[in-house]
Amino acid sequence: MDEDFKKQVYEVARLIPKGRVSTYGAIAKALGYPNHSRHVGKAMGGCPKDVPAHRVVSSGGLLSVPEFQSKLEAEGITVKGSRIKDFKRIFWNPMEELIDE
DNA sequence: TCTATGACTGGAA
DNA sequence: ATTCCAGCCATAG
Repeated sequence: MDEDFKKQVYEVARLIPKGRVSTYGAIAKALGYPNHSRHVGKAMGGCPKDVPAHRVVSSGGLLSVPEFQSKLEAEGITVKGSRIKDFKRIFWNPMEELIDE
């Protein structure tokens, strides 16, 4: 994984609005690596503190790190057993911010 | 609705 | 070369 890739992951993650969430797959796809969702997670593992890793979950609103549940709830997101309630409504699509041509 | 299972991906160790 | 990984999807039961 290139440093640029990580950097871009952090950049996108920081863009996630409070009270919204995104997914590893969506971010990976937005960066041009549709199948590198794992690398996003890997990058998040060593992300700086200013990156809200808790707003990045696995597909379908599943928390990869259950510890983040409390953080999400603190932002107004309802979580039921590692599952985000109304995930489809609060899902934030990074493609909307990274409109590439 | 849920849990397996398998194929896929590409970088790091 | 092999294994591991904070994933994703399709399919089967």
